[in-house]
Amino acid sequence: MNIPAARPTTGVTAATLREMNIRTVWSVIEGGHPISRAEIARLTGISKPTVSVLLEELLATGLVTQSPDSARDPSHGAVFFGPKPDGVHALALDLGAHRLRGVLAGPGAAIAARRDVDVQGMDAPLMVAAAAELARELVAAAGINAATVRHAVAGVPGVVDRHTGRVWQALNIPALNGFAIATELEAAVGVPFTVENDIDLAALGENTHGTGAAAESFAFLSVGTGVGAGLVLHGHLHRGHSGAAGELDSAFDAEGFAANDPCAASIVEFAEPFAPQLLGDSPSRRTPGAATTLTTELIFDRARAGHPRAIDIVEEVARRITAYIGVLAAVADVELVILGGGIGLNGDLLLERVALRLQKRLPYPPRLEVSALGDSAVLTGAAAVAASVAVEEVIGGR
Amino acid sequence: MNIPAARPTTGVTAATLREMNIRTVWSVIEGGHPISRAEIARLTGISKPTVSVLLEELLATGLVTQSPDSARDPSHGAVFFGPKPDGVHALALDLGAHRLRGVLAGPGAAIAARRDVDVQGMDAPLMVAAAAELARELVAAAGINAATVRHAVAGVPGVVDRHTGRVWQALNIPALNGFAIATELEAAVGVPFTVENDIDLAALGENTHGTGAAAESFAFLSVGTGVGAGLVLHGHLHRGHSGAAGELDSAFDAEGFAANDPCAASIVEFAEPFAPQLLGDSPSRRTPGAATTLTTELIFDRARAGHPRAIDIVEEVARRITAYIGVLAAVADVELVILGGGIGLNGDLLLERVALRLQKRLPYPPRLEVSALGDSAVLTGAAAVAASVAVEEVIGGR
DNA sequence: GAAACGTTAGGAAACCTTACTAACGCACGC
DNA sequence: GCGTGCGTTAGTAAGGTTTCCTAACGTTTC
Repeated sequence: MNIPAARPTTGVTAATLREMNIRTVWSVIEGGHPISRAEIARLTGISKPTVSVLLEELLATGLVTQSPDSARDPSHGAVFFGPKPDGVHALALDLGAHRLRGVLAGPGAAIAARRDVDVQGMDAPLMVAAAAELARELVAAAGINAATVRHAVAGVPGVVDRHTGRVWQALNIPALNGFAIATELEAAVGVPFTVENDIDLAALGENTHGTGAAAESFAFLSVGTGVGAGLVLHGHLHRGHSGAAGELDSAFDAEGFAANDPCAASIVEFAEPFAPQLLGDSPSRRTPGAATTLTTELIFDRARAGHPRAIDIVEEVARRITAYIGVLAAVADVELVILGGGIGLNGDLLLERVALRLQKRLPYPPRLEVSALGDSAVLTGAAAVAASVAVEEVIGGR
Repeated sequence: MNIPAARPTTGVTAATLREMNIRTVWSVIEGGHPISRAEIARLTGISKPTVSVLLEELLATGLVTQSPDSARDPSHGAVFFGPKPDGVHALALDLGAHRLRGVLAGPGAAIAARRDVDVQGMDAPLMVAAAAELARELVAAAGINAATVRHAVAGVPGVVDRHTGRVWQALNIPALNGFAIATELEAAVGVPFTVENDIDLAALGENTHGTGAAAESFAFLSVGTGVGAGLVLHGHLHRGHSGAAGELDSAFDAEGFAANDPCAASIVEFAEPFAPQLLGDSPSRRTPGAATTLTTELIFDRARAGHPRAIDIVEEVARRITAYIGVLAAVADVELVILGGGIGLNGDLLLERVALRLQKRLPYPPRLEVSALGDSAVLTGAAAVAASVAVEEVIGGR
C-alpha cells in the first residue's frame, strides 16, 4: 500500500485514517459524474461496507446528494451519488483596474451565478463596497441561502504579503497599495476571504480546469497590461517567500538586461514610430479621423491582415516573450508554458514564432500552448480555490 | 489531529497508519541524541504503549540500537534509543573532472569512511571502474560488511535524464555525455545507484546539514568552473521537468542578454587585459618568471591585498552574480541564496557587494549567505540522500 | 438464473486510556 | 549523617475504541 509522501511529525490515529478516506471518497465524487458505492469501492480500493459508512457521513454534511436512480444502462439497482449543487457555495472575485468580475460557485466550481461591475477610478474602500454589493447581487441571482457561502477568494493584480495581508506592487490599481484588502472584504461581505495574486489564480485555474491539468509542472505567462507568471510545480502553486514568484519584470530592468517588457504599454510605445502607417490604411476603423491612438488589438489585427510593419512588431513581441520564457525555463524547467493575457492570447500569431525561437535557444524547451480559459482564467482559479476551501471547511469541521 | 497534505487517490488502512507512525518514530530517533520511549511519546503525540511496540519493530530491522543505560542525569530507569551506527550503510560519490570523492555513511549520514581518487582524463568506463574500486576501499576502510551497503548516490556535473538515465550537458566531463552511468555503476559496484546533478545534491546537502536547514525555500548558487543553481522549494528539491532546473547559463546566452557568466573561465578571460599588472607585483609568487597564468585564486588574493585592478574584477564578478540571483529571485522568489563553488565561496569579498546590489535592484531581495559546507556540499547531500533511501528501503521492506 | 449492488456479521489491526510497578531524587526527621 | 516517605518519571499490562476488511447473504436487474 502506498504511503503518502508527506511525513507528519506527529502520530496518526484511526481518526486520521477516516479523515483521509473520506477525502478520498469525496475526491472521486467531486469529479461530477454520478457514481455508485460499488464503483467508488473499485476506484479507491476501499471496501464496499466502508464506502457505505463514509457516504453516510458525507450525506450528513450536505455536500453529497444521491440521485434516486440514474440514466445508466445496466444499473442493477445501484444508487448514484454526486456533489450536491446547493450544499455549499463559494464566492470568486477578479479585481481589475476597469472591472470587478464575480461568480458564485458550487462544489467542483460549478457556476451558480455570474456578474461584472465597473470599478474604474474607484479608491480602495469604494471597491470593497462594490464587491459587497456584487456579492449580494450574486446571492440573489442564484437564489440561494447566503449562509451557504462558506469562503471567498479574490484575485488582485499585485503581490499579496501573506503576513500582513497587504497588497503591494499593484501597478494597475495604485489605490490598492498598502491596503489590507482581505480584512476589509471580510468585514464588508461577511465571508472569510483569501486574497491572492491574480496571475497565480489564473495558473491555478489552468491547473484545475484548463490546459495545465495534464502537466505536472507549468507556468502561466500572462502578457497584457503587465507581464507576470504563475508557477504550478508538482501540482501546487509556488508563491515564493514574499508571494513575488513569477514577477518577472524585476529580472530585466537593470544592469545590462536588454529585453523590454512585451506588455501593452511597452509595445505601443515601440510601435509609435510606425503609427501613421499602421493607422492610416486600417480598414477596421470606420471613422478614420478618430483612430488616432494605437492599441495592441489594432496592431495584431493589422498583422493578421498582413501589414509588414505590424508583423515586425509581432516578431518583436515574440522575441520578448521568448526572453521571459527563457528565464522561466532556465530557473524552473517547467514542462509547459501557457500563454494568457490580452497579448498572450493571440496564439495564431505568437505560438509558432515563440516556439521556433525557444527551440533554437534552449536545450530543453518547454511545450507552449495558449490558455484554454481565455480571460476567465483568474475567475476560474479563484472559484476552484474558493470551492475547495469551502468544501474542506465542511469536511474538516464535521 | 492534523491531516497530511498529500491526498492519495487510494484508500488507506490500518497498515498505512503503522507505516506512517513508524516513520514518525524513526524521524525523531534519527536526530541523533539518545531518546527514551517516554520522550518519543511526548514528542510525537503517540501513546507510550504504541511507541514501545513500534520500537520493537525498529529494533528488529537493525536500524535502531538501545543504549543499555545512559549518562542522563535523572534517568528513572529509562532506556535510550538511537540510530544503530552499523545497521545500514550508504555510499556517496562526487564525480568531478579531476577527482572522484567518496564517503561511506551510516544512518543520519554519519561518516564511516572517506577517500578520494584521481580521475583526470579518464573515459566513462574507466571512471566507473575507479568508482567500483573506491567503493571496495571504503568498505574495507570502514571495516563493515558489504551487504549492509543498501544504496548509493553519485553526483555528476551534468543534467541527468530521469527517463533514460543518461547524462547530458556535462561540459566539464565530456566523456559522460550520453552515458547511462547509473546502470553501469550499479553493475560494477553491485549496489542500487541514484545519479543526480551535483549542484542539486549540494543544495540538498545544505538543506539537511548546512545553511539551508532553517530556510523553507532557498537556492544554492554554485559559481566555479561553471555556474548553476539548485533549488529547494518547500523543503523538496525541484529538479524540473528535464532535470535542468537551475541551469542558468541558458537564460543569458542569447538575444540581448548581457550578463556574462561569473564562472572561472569567463572571469580569467575578463581579467586578461590586466594580467601584467596583476601578475607583476604579486608577493605570493616566489618565482616571478613562472607566474605567467592568471587564476581566480590569484585574482581574489590580489583583491584581498588591496590591488585596485583586482578589486574592479571582483566588482564585476559581483555584478554578474547579482544578475543571476536577480533571475532566480524573479522566478522563484526564494527566501535565501547560498553561495558556493570555487568563486562563490569567497564570501569576504563577495557577500557585501552582491547584497548591496540586490537591495537596490529587487523589491524583495533574498537573504544571502555563503555555504557552510564548502567544497563538501555535494558529498554531504549525496550521503544524506543515499542514507535516507537506504533507511527507507529497510523500513519499507519489513 | 446469473450478475451486480448493497448490507449484515464477524474479526483483525491499530490505536488510546487507565492503572500498575519500578526507579529515582529530594526533603525531612531522627 | 543517614534512612524513610513522597512525588515524579519510565515502562508495562489490560481493557476498550475506532476503523477497516473479508465473507456471506438478500435484492434488484438483466
